[in-house]
Amino acid sequence: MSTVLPRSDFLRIASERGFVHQCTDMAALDEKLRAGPLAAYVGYDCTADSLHVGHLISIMLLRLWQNTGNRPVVLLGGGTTRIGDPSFRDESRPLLTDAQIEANKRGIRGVFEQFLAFGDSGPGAIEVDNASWLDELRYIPLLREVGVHFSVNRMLTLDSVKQRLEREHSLTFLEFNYMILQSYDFRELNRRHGVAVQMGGSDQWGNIVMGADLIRRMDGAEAFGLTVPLLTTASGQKMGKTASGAVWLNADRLAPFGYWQFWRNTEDPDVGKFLRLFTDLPMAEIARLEVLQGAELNAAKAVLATEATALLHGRAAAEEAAKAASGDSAAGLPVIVVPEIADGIAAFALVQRAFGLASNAEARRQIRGGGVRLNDAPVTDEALVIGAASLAEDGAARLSLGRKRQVLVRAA
RNA sequence: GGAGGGGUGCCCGAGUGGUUAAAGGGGACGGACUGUAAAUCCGUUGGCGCACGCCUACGUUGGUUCAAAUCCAACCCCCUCCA
Repeated sequence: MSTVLPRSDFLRIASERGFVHQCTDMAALDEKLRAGPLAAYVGYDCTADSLHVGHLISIMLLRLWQNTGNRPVVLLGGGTTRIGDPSFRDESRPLLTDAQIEANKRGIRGVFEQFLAFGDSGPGAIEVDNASWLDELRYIPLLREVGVHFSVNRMLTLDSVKQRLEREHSLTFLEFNYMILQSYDFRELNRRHGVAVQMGGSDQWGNIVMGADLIRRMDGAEAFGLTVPLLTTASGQKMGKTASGAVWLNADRLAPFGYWQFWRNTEDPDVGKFLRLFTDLPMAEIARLEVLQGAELNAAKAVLATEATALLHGRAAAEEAAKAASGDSAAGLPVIVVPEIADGIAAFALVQRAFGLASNAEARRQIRGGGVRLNDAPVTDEALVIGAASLAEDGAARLSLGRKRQVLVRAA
C-alpha cells in the first residue's frame, strides 16, 4: 500500500520478509515503534491439543516482534474457545467441554517456548488466558459497557460472516458474540499490559479492527491491527495439509521427520517465500538459495526443511531428519514397536499399524496400489507374513508408504 | 407460533420402491513420468484375514412391503417468509 518504506526495525523486516498483509495504520505504527518498544498479542483458541503450520506464520511474527525489541503476548483462548470463532466458516464449530479445552490448552502452550523467550522484564514474552477475565463477565453490565459500542448493522457487513449468511447457513447468537469477546480481549490486554497491537491471520481482520475501535471508543487510546497473509501453496491449495492430515507442531502428533518432509516437499515457487517467513536465515542467503533452478532448487528445499525443523524441534532433531531423508542414516525415522512381528504378522496389518491407517482395508489398498516397500523392496502380497527375518541386525525393518512416509518397525 | 423448503458417503451433489455400497464432480491417497516440485495420465476412495460371503450406511425412531435412501407416521435439526 504505502510507498514510504517503514523505518522501524520491526515493520521494515516484517515487510521485506512478507509478513504484512494489512495494517490499520502503517505510518502511525511505524512512528510508535520508533519511539519505543510496544507490546503486541496474538490469540490462539484451544480447539485442538496442538497448533499446526497454519499458526506458524503468526508465531514467527511474534518471534520477529520480540527480536526487534518488543514484548510479545500469547493469548490462549480458554474463554473464547467456549464460543467458537465463526469467521469464514460455514458451520458452527463443535462445542468442546471445559475439560477438553483445558487439555488442549496444556497441549498447545509448550510450543511457544521454542520460539519465544518468556520473562517478566523487558521484551520477555508473557502468556495469558482470556478465561481469566471472560469467565467473570456479567451479562447486563457487559451489554451496557461494551455492547453499546457495537453496531449490528456493521457486524453483519463483515466478510467473515457475510458468506455464512448469504449461503443461508445458521449463525447462532452464541457465535455472533465471538467478535465482541475478542474485541473485549484486546481492550483488556490494552488496559492490563499496555498491549497496543493485535496481530493475526487475515481472517481475523474484522475481529481485530473491531477491537481497535473498541479501545478507541472506550478509552480513547490508540491501538493497531496487523494481519499476516493467508498462506496458500503456489498451486492454490490451503497450506498445511499432508499425507496424514494437518501438519501439527507437537512432536507427538507429527514426528520431526514428518515435519521435515513437509517442508522438503514445498512447491518450487514457494521456496523463497517460505525461507523468508519460516527461517531466520539472512535475506542475502535466501536470495542466493531461491534463484537456484530446476533440480538444484532441491538443495534450497533441504535447507528450508532443516532450518524450519530446527526452530521447532531443535537443531539435533533437524539434522537427524535430514540424514534420514537422504538415506544416510535411519536414526531420524519414527520408530514403531510391533511385538507381533517376532512371530510374524500379515503385511496389511503391519502397514495399518505402522502408519496409523484407518483400517486394514486401506492398508490392503495401499499394497495393491504398489505404494508399500519393506527395506526398499516393493511389497506386492497383502497377506505376506512379515517376521523376524525381515529385521536387520539392529532389530529394525524399514517400512515405506509412498515416497514420503517412512518408519522403522521393531519387535521391541 | 404459522406456512413453505430441506437433511444422502470427507465435501458438493444425483437418485422417488428392486439391477444402489449409492451416478457425477471436488478433495484425498497410491502408481507412472520427474527433481521426494508442479502439470499430465492411470488407479483407489464403507468395514470384516476380503475374489465368494457377512455386517454397517442415505437426520432419528417406528411402520408398510417379498423388497425402502426412495412410501407412511412421529420426532430432531437447518433455511426462507409471515405475525
